[in-house]
Amino acid sequence: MPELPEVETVRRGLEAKLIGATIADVSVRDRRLRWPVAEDFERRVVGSRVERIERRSKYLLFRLTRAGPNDVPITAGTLLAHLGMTGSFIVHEAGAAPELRTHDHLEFQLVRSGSALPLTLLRYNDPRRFGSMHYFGGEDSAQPLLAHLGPEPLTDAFTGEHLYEQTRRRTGPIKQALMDNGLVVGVGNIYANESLFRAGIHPARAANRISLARYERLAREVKTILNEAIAAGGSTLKDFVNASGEPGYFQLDYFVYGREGEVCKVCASPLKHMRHGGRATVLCSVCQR
DNA sequence: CCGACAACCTGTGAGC
DNA sequence: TGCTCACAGGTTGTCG
Repeated sequence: MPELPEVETVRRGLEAKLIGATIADVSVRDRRLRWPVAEDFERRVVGSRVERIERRSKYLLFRLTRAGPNDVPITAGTLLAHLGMTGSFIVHEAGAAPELRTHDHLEFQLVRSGSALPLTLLRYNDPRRFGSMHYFGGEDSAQPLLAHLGPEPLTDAFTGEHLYEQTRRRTGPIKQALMDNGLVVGVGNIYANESLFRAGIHPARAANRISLARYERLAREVKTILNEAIAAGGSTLKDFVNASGEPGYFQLDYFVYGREGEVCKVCASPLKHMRHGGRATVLCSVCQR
C-alpha cells in the first residue's frame, strides 16, 4: 500500500500524537512479520520516550530517549518500522479504543509524563505481514536495511543530473530504474507510473537512452507528484489509512495507474498496459515516448 | 554491475 | 454459492 507520500502522512500523524509520550508497555501478538520481531524487542523499547519520528525511504524511525542523571534525556536507540504492502499504524485515544482486529500484531501503550493515565494505544495491523519491526542502538548507517538507500527524492540531493549519471550503464526500462531504491528511494509502482506519464517518458525506454534534459524534467515531476500526494494525505486504493484511521484522496488524480482499458485524460488515446518486473505498468503511447 | 524472477503472506475480485 | 486463479501499494535474495 504505502509509498513515500503515505508513509510521510502516517509519520506526520504519529508525530502529532506521540511525541513526548513514554512507551509503558508493548504486547507483540504475532512475531511473524517480514522478519520475526526480536524476542527482546519489548524489553528494549519499554520505558523509552518518543523524542522524534523521522522517515527514511519508506521506513519510519522512532527516535527514543531515556531519562538519564538529573532527568537529562539520553539517546536510547531507534524503533525502525516498515509498513510493507498492507501495514498500518493507528493511534487510539485512551478508553475509546475499539476491539482488537485480526492482524493487529503489536500494541504499544503510551503514557504522558506527569500522569500515569490516560493511556494512548498505538496498534500495528498488517494482514500480509510484509512489514517489519526492529529496534537498534547506534548509527543508522550500521543498519543493513538503511545502509544502501539512494537519496531522498524531496531533497536537493535528488536531481536530473543524479539520475542521468547513475543510469549510464543501465539498459533496462526506466520504470524499473526509478523503482530501484539504490537510485532514489520512495518511488513505488503508483508514483513511478504517474511521474513517467507527467514527464512524457515511455516506461519501457532504456534508462541509458534518456537525455539529461528529460531526466531533469522527470526529477521535477517526481518531486511535484510526491508533494501533491502528501498534501492530499496520500492515496487510498484499498486499505491505506493515516494514524487516525482516515483514508487519503490522491488516487482521484491519477493519470494512468489503475486506468488500463480507459483513455488518456490528456489526448483521449486508449491507455496501454504492460508489465515490468512483474508489476503493472499503464501508459499513453502518444503522450509518452 | 545489471536484470529477471521467486519468495515472503493474506485478501479480493473476476470468471466459470 | 463456491471453487480457482490472477493480482495487489514492497523488499530481499538468488541466479544467469
